[in-house]
Amino acid sequence: MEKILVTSALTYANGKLHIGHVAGSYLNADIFVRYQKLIGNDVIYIGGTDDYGTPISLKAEEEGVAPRIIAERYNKSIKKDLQGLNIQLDNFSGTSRPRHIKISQDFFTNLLEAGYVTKKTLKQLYDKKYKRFLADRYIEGICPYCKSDGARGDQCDNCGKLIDAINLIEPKSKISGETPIIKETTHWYLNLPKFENELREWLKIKTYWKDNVRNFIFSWLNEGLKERAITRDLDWGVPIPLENTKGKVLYVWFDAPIGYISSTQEWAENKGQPDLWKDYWLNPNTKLIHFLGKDNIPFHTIIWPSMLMKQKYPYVLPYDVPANEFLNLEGQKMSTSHNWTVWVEDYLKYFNGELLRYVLAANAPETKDSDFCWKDFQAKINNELNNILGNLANRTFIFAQKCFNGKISKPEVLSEQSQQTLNEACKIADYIGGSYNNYQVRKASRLAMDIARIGNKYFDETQPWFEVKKSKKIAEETLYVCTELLRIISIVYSPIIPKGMKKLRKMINLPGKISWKDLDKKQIKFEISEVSQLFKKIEDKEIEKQLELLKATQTVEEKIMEHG
RNA sequence: GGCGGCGUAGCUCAGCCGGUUAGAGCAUCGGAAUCAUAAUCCGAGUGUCCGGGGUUCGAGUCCCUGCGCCGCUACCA
Repeated sequence: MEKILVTSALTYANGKLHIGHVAGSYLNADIFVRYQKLIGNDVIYIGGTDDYGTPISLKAEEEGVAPRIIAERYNKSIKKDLQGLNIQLDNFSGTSRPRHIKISQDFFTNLLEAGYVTKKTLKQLYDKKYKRFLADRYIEGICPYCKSDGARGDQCDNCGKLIDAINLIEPKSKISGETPIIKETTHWYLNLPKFENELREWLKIKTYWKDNVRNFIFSWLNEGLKERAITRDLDWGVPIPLENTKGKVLYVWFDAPIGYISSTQEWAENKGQPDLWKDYWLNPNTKLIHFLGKDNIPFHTIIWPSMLMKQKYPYVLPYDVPANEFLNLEGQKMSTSHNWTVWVEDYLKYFNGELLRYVLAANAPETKDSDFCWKDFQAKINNELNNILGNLANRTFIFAQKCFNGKISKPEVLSEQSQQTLNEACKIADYIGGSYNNYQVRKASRLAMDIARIGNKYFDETQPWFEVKKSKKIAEETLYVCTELLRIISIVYSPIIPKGMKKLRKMINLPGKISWKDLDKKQIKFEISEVSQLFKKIEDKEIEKQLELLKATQTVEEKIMEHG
């Protein structure tokens, strides 16, 4: 039995959960975890929200509330939306909880004492009205190179050149609209260059990592690692544990991954075994697997391992970082600021969470960006879940009830065709297991649907509706094989659509608790209980409605932009 | 600017280390069947594999180049 610790990237607590988060790091993790549980591994699934940082603090100011209120609000909202999608984390914490502060400070102290943190003084732009230093994204001005207006503090959109915010002509704070002043400040830097050799050595054996992840890492390494600031001037964050450093907090990317540990500690405490977290984090045999979107790759493959290496506790380092690419929406890049996304909360008002799980699994951005379209959503639900899988169950069970009172037994001898059909399904089931293990959710989903396709083909070819008039036995054999296929499907599809498969198993009177090993245990007798539709079709109207809603929110947004 | 990625049927995508007539699903067309959620099954077709050049007996696959899109570029989180 393997010990596996799975995490999903902490979600930033300044907004609700949207389908990009789900496709990027939650659904794939949940499916992986469910599979690992099926094959009997000891796996826990940890996550939470990233509660600190400027955007949350600004939002709090806007609303006139404490930043903690904002963070807690979205922590709750995200947790609820995840539940709505049946994404089952063992613990969902937040980085503003007390436990997290202590351990983050320890991380800082240990790195400092080990000589991997340096202190530097630098000049930054400062907004006097809002009394805060400005990150590059909050500064606008005239580009010093092409003189065009509207250049950001980090880059000019017009000429594409990188800019040092201090060189902007006529800089303006995006928060207050006023001209910022240049002010000196002190920050602590993580000395990444010092980790280079150790990192290279460690990464050498990670040949099994996904290509997109490896490419990213080596582009950083080959460019040469640079020191990176790990503190900021802000009230809302983990205070740094040094004398006379009021107003200095850890920069969010530094303390965010530590949230995986503090969340695990919270989980252990809630279980009444406060030291249980050590069984995972301090165990060299634990497979630590971080699921995340590609934007998070450098943090988890370069910075986070570096941080872990120099702690007093012998933390386990990431075993794998299966990063996903991005999900686009209707052919366009998703954008929360332009409201071009689908919020899970809104989705759940109209549709079942299972359906989204299915579609996002079948079209996950595993190796490159993929696209979510509502029409495709409808097509996948109707054609695949309903017509192929749902109808196979329906036609088999209804037939069984009409002609056999719902009771189906395995014939003493199976025809060659029946045997081949079952063998093929078992072979596919093996491939599916391998696919889940390699984070290939799209492939797993396609293969599982293939079993249903095989079932329909077999049903047609053996013509039980015709045979039943001559020999009930021959018809029964078909129903037996199809039910057995559905039993297999109910196992192999359960990581992706757990509720639907539970419903399917209930119709066949199979136990709700399943194990991957059940695949080999051929069922001799089936008793079909009450038959109902597995899934419901989606009408054109429902999709049109979603497209209208999408357009409407965007129009509102554009109007706001037009009116400044 | 630098680094990296992508561009394959109407649509969404698969094509591992280069190897016979380039694939799947959906959509389209024709047929079969009628147990079933008008659900299924069989058959058919379609592609200058972004353009151009090169390596090779042989390239969607490797190399160079052009075009287009995208990401990263370390103070977005």
